[in-house]
Amino acid sequence: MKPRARAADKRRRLTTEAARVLHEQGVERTTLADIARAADVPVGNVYYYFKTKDDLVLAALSEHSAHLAEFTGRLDRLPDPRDRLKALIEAWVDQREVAARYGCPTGTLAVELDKRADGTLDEEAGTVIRRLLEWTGDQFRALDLPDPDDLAVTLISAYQGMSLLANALRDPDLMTREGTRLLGWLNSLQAPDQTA
Amino acid sequence: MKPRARAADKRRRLTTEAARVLHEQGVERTTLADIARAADVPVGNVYYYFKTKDDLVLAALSEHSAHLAEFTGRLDRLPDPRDRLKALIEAWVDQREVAARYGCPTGTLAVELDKRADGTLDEEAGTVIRRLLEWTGDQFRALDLPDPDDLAVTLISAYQGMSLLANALRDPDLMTREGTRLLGWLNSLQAPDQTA
DNA sequence: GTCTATATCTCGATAGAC
DNA sequence: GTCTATCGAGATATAGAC
Repeated sequence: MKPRARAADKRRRLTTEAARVLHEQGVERTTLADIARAADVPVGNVYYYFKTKDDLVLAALSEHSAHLAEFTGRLDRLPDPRDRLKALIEAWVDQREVAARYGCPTGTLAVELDKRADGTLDEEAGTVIRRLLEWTGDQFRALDLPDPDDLAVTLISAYQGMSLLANALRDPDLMTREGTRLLGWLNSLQAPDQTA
Repeated sequence: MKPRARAADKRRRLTTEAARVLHEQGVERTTLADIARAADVPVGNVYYYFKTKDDLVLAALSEHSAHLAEFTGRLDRLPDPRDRLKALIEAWVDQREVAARYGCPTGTLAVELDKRADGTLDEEAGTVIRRLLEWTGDQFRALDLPDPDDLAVTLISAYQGMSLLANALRDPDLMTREGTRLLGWLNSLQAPDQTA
């Protein structure tokens, strides 16, 4: 095993575990030791790969961002934009157990980072959410629906809200019920008549 | 000025400031010194009034709970349940600047407390949200609408979601747009025909 | 009852051996 | 490149003077 490969491997493990542990415990309650232990890397050695703790948070955010890009990329292969949005909602419901325990990874991260007085990182979580909003808006636009960006806000807002409530009430079934409602709402949306 | 009065006064000031500062900075980033400074009480003296930091968090939650009770109590004086819900939504929109900067006080607190591995306090924030859900469900019930509790979840979920997005994107106007949509949604809800 | 001084602990970060 | 030992900052909490 070449050193280069091992180094890259440790960096990857640290990034993956950082994303998971930071989601579960929150940024402020998570110590570098927690992440190091999860990634099976000695504590002091973390600083060889990441200069500061914030660098690890940033890496975790990139991980979420990459995951989102990969997922929407797969959805883009579906021909009908409405089916893409349906698949998105179904994916949310599938993740209901995790959401009920720890909330939406990006949403809870954004809440925490937005509390910071210094401007560090508080834009970053917003960027990931913005990207999801843009993709969603594109789908509504492709469906020729009016105010596609507002519809995107409504849909993503509903997702963040139901994740937060499911989390606060520890009730995964809430995600199922709201998911069903969202699918019905999505089906009810009609493009305006163009035959005038 | 009697000592008793002064003591009660300091306790009150500590509670009020704790609610404000914890909302703005988050639980984990807020130190006892922060709260003590805001309440104009010496740091070490805080422990005369609150045994632990968690006790202060609990006091802040009670403050939010009392505020909610006071507010819904005032809304209850409106004769029409639909008007009560409209007033609730309008109050959310009025608070858009605070929400865009710091999020919903109870919602962000719940997110943070739910990350705790130990069971301390993570139920408490959920209780306040549950109380709001129950009140909202009662209004939909009074309107003879089907599945009133699901409608309550949808409405409060929308509020939590739009607060989170407004916060993450630092966009208070998002609250205005979503508020308008929610008012339209509320108006569109019809009780089923009972004349059969 | 009120406040100061400080004990104690934990964490992020660094220095330097290997 | 890897890891151990440790420093120093800053936090909660307490002991005890007034």
